[in-house]
Formats: sequence, C-alpha cells, structure tokens
Amino acid sequence: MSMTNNYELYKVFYWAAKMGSLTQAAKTLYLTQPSVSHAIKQLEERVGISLFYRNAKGVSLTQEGKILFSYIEQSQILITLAEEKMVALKNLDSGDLRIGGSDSLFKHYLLPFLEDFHVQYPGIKLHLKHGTTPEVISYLKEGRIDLGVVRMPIVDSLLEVTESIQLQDCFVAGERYAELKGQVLSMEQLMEYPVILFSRNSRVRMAITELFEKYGHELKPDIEVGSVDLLIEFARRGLGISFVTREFVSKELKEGSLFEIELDIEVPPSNVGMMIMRNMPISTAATKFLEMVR
Amino acid sequence: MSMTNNYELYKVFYWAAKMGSLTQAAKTLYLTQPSVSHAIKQLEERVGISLFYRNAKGVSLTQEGKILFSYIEQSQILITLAEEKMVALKNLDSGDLRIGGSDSLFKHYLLPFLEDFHVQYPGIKLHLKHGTTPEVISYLKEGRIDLGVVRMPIVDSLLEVTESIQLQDCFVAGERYAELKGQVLSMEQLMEYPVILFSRNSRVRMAITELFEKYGHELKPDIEVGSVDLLIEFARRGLGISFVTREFVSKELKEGSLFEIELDIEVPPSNVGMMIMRNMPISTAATKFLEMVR
DNA sequence: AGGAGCTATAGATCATGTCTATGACTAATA
DNA sequence: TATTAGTCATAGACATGATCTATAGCTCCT
Repeated sequence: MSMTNNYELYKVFYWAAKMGSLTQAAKTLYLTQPSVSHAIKQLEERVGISLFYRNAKGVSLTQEGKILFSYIEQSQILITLAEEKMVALKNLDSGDLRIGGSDSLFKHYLLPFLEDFHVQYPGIKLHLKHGTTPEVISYLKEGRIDLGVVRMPIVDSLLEVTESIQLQDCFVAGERYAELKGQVLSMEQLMEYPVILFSRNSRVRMAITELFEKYGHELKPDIEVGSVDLLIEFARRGLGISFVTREFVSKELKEGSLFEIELDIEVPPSNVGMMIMRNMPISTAATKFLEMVR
Repeated sequence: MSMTNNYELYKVFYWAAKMGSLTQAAKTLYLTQPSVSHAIKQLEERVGISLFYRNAKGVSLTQEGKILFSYIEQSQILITLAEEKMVALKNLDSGDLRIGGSDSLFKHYLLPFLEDFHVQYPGIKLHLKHGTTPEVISYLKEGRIDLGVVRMPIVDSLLEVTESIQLQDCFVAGERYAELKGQVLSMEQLMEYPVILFSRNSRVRMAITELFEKYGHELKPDIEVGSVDLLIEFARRGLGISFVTREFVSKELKEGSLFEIELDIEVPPSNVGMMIMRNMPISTAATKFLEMVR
C-alpha cells in the first residue's frame, strides 16, 4: 500500500535535507553517518528517483528531492507539533477535564477541589456538565465526560465507583416552625406539615421516598423544586419542611436560620461516589483530579 | 530528539484510528493483528497516554487520541500526496525538463525532439533557457537546467558530454553576390567582401576566427548579429557574406535564395553536444529526453 | 450455551536497521 | 604540490526489535 513501507526513512530524509549534510543529520538523529547514507540510498531506491546531489561539502536536493521535501517538511512539522502537544497533555499543561454531576455537589462538595486543581493546572480546561444521576451515567458511557460525581448507591457493572465522603440527609425548617425545635417527630407527624422535596429522579428524593415506603407511608411533597438553593430558601422563608443534605446547610444551621427536625427513625447516611468507566483508560487530568479528591 | 523514535508507529496509529479496528488496520497494512496491537501499545507507552478505548467491536480514540489523530492524519495525508507525486514524477506524468542552449539549436535541431517529447509526455513542463555556451555551462553547474545543448568541442571535467549529429558551417551569400557562385575563394578573397558573423563568444564564431588565425588572418566582421535568423536574413538581402551552419539554411539553399561559397580550405565540421553534469543524478525526464534524442 | 467477532499476551524467529572499519573523493589548506 | 580534513559510499558483522504463530480472554449476538 505504501511505496516506501517505512516512514522512518522520511524522518532521515527530512533531516538530511534540512541540514544539507548526512553527517550532520546523523548527529541530530543520534545515528552514524553510514546509517543515514544507507537510509537515504534506500529511500531513493524505493522511490525510484535520485533525491540528493552528493558533493564534497555535503548534500543538496535535486529538483525532485525539493518537491518531495516540500511535502515531507510539512508532514514532519505536524508530527513534531503532535509530539509537543502530547507532552503538554501528559504534563497537564494542556487538556480538558470533563466532570458530570449535580449542581449541588459541584457547589458544596467539589468546588474547593476544582479551585485547587485549577490553580495547580491552569492549562486544563474544566467542563462541568450538570445532570441527574442517570443522565450523568449516560454521559459517562457516551464518553462525553471523564468522570461523574453523584450520590450513592450506584450499581452498574460498567462503572467503577469509588466512595468519597459520607453525607447525611435530614429535614430542616425555618423560624416559622420553631415549635418543632427539640421535638422528635414520627413520620406521620412530619407529613402533617408541608414538605418540600427535590424534583423527581434525584437520588436523594428517591432515597427518602423509599425509606417512607418501607414504613408504609407515601411521602408526597407539597412543593417540588429543582435546586438545592431553592430547597434551602423555601425552608428559611417558612414555606415548609425541606429534605436536604445536612452538610450543605451547615451555614444556615449554624447561624440559626434553619434548624434540623429530628425523626424517630434514622435516615441512613449516603456517600458521594466518583464514577469512571470500568476497564477504560482514563485521562491524565482525570487521574490527577481523582488523586486530589482523595 | 523525537519522543517515539519511530514514525512507523504513527502510520499504524493512523490506520487503527481510521479503521476503528486493529484487525482491519492489520489487513490494510499487510500485518497481523498482534503486530498492530503491539505497535499501538508501544506508541501508548512511549507517549505515556492511552490513545484508544478497546471494546468488543474494535477500538475508538480517547480524547487525547483524537487530538493526536488530528495532527497525524494531516501528516499522513501529506506523505500519501508526496508518494503520489513521486510516482507521477517517475512515470513522467508530471515534472519539469529544463534545457539550456542557443536559440538556433532549439529551433533547427531540438524542435522535433521537443515536439515528440511533449506529445508523449504532456504532463512534463518544458523550460527552454537560451544563452551562450559559457552561460549554458554555468546554468548547468548552478543546477538551473537539467541539460545543455551546445556546439562542440566542450572541455570541462565536470561535464559529461555526448556528441550528437555533426553540423557543417559554411559561408553563404544571396543574389547580390551571384558572381561568386561556383568559384573557390581563398581567405583573402573572401575577406574583401563584407562579412557577417554571429556575436562574439559564440562557439561557431570562435571556431571560424581561430581557423583564420591559424592561417595568419584576422577575420573581422563588418556586421555582427545576435541571432541566426538575422544572419540568414542579412545574407539574403545582400548585406554581406554570412557564416552559418549549413543544415540551418537548407531551405534557403534549396530554394536558391542563398548559395554556399566554397573556400580553398576546409572548415572542419563540428558536432552538437548534449551536456549533463558528471557524477550527478539526472532527472527521469532528462534521461528519457536524452534517450529520445539518440 | 455456543459461536463469532474483537484485542492481549507470550515466546520464537528472522528481517533489517545500525554499527565499525575502510575506501574514494573533493576542497582547502601548508 | 602534497597534505590534511572534511565529505559520502561500501562491505560485512551484529543485535535490536518488528513480526509472526499460537493461544487466551473478553463481549456481544444468536
């Protein structure tokens, strides 16, 4: 298929032409002069055209050699650029890191790591793609993100999930329901108040719904919102009792604008999971980021 | 200097990426699948980055692999174009043929060959560079022409000269000097008439001047012209006796507008010489042309 | 469950790229 | 003019490493 069947010869040709000397080319290529001489001879034989004039001070291209060189030069430059680019990617001087997850996890969990990473590797472009857990999983499988950050549990044989910090979800309310402070509510009691939940198909929403179901209750929210920020804000304004991740409202709990409502059952804690594709190579940037998170 | 130290690997990479399958790449490259697998593995190790995802139906590029491919693809395309160009040059579907010589030799000697050559190899561009013999020789040495066509003798150790047809120079005149028809003139007698010669540093001019000198005469032209056409035209119009190459005025001699003046000495014939550089590779086009001329 | 793809691995083989040593040549020196 | 110092070419030995065969492991599809 290829005329020469050895592209290595073009590298030798390139340097021989560029240096105007087989001896110099040999030095550049860390070869001996006879090797270069032999390589050029071979190339000429395979192409079937003389490419160089040999004279006492070195070599110079023939008419045909010049034509060949005009192509090969470009080709070699591209390879050099490619190699430089690869080194940059490896050194994390350049590249992309694409992470999928929920806005809340980005904001409340990942942000400090992202900041550190960006400071340390400013050449890496960060792409944050938010979506629900199933969306993030499919992004991952489609190769549109390098890693996904979601709430556990995840069961998918194609994914490799490493658990990160543990988070505790809980119900919180604002001053409006101050009478509940210090009390321990049953599920029935809780459900008498307006409940604010995250929108469907969120993992946290599913978890609490399932927990209530286990005890024979159907937890139906009075208000359904699409962001953790709204969940917090609504609770503060007294619109109801929000089910949120305790760690994400630590500021509000501390300053007292929200308080936690204790239940007579235990809401099981859940972990943050970092997902990557199983048995698939992972980019240098993603590897480095995962190391940082641990 | 080079990261991979084997550009051959890029060829394998290119085809593996292009085909999306190591097995298919192997077929394209006339290799076995393990060879390709091994080559890709090596490239990945040397670059230090995973380039492919391996899955059950073949391989697909990673993010980094895609970046590498964007460079390598261009590079490979250029090499392919280069190889196609080389084949075209070799097959004389493309290329240049640069010939140096005098206008008169082009017109009266080389023209039919040039026509034949052009018909047979229409893809080859012809460059005719006219000049005096020393000029043609220096063009040749500077590599600005592939071959030179001049009048013999040429003595230059750097040149390889092959003699071609023999030409006979002679004096001719037009009707104005009809009285000289049939006469045999001595040099002295000839010199009593106005003599028209080609401009200095032409080989023919030098030859006749030297011949006269040998007999103790100094041949000084009354008119000096720069082209053979003018030499002929001036003689026809009776401005004097021109020293021309007999073969170049055969038409005029036949139709009677010019007649040859016989001398009592013999003007030695001289050959046309085709010059190329000694010990220098010669282009395919030039080789073919030389073959045609013989 | 079985078959038909795919890629990976191990180990043997042998082609060929590379080396050393030397020669031939040219150009610029002494 | 002889010498020297550079060039590239050639020959033959050597060893690297590219390539092969054989085989295994895996995934998908029937």
